[in-house]
Amino acid sequence: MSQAPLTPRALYQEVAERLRLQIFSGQLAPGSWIDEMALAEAYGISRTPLREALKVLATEGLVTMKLRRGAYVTEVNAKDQADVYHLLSLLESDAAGVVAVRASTAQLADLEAIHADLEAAGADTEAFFAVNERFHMRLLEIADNRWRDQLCADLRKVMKLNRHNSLLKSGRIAESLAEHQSLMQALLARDAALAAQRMREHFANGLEAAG
Amino acid sequence: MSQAPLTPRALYQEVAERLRLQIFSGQLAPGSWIDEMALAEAYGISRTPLREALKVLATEGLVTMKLRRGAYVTEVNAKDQADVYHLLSLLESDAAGVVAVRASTAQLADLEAIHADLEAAGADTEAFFAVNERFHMRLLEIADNRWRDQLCADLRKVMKLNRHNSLLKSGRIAESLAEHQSLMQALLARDAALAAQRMREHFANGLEAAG
DNA sequence: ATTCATAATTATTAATTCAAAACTTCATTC
DNA sequence: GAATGAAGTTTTGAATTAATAATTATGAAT
Repeated sequence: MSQAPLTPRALYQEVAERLRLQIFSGQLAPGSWIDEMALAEAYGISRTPLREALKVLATEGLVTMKLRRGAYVTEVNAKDQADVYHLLSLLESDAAGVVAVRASTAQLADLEAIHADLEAAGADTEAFFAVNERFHMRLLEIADNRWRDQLCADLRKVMKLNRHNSLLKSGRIAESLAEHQSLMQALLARDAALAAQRMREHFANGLEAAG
Repeated sequence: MSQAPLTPRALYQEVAERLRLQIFSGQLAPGSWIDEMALAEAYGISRTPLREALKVLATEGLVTMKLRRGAYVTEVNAKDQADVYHLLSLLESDAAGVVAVRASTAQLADLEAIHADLEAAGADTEAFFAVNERFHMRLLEIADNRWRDQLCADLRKVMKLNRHNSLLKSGRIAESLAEHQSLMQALLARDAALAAQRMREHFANGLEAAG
């Protein structure tokens, strides 16, 4: 079984991804110092690609570099959480509006298929979360603005810094599903303003549940 | 005369800033390959901090890393330009809405002062451009969302990749000034929806002029 | 003459080494 | 007993060196 990916990435990118996972899983807790020496040792690599990866994460906002004091996992307080969520809502609701107008019927069908998967996932929180993310990512992809895609991806990463994410709340699944449903209706109706509105509501409800 | 800043930055950050300036000035042209060896030599540093800086710029979207082929200055085509501009409009118009509601009277007075500077700058394209940027930055600062600040800053950097920027067109100065004026009125009237609308118009006019 | 293969050169990527700075601890003095 | 300063340790930051991969050029064969 080959471990090498089809499109091999540079080591620093692999390391960046691995670091993100460790941060999201809480193995590297917010506010904690990142021991370069120990991590390089643990990963079986030198400090050079690790340091390059840390600079990438710093630019993404996941870690904070302090001069001559190394890297720390970024701490996001309640305001940060709300601010980031606000931006995600703004960007994705605009994307929904774009999709309502510009998407081909095939692309809308694609979204419907993912929505069906979402319903199928049902109570399985893990699966629901994964499919939900796929839905949002696909919608962004259809909106066809690679810069927004990158922005949203980065913001979602920051959101994941908070372990108690609203999207993980099982109580929200039924409502979230209903909101996706009404969003799909607006998209199929080609109503940009309504689609954007529905997406905003979807986010607003999510934040409420998080508070 | 001391050259050392009060809060010294890491070398890779200094280099990143220097690289940005070279890119914006066209000394490093879009699509061109960045010769690490030559640049490190020119800067009088080793390749290590230069490579770290390049990874930062890559995350910002200013350069593109190709595996085993080094760094290239990102080429932004007309669609990219429009996409980025759209996002800036979205984020900053939302910020204008926030400012209309949340800004203190002192903060609004601050914006008015910058607006006065803008009028004073008059036909001096260089000065007008600088003050205009200060106005937008200050507005974002008052909106008080550090994540949006970062996003907008990065997007504006990407916009600067295009040498023929609408904001530099001298023919736009009078109109741009009028738009700022009407935006200020909406802010002072504490009308969030109107302020956002005025900012959107300001951006829409800017893009038109660029086309 | 053209194409394919191999070798050599060039440039990126990653590890190691070196230097400088900051933190900690211990001792001395007030 | 507390505070200040110096020495030592630890860790970051930067340069150098080694290795890996890709591209180009050259030569041979068809």
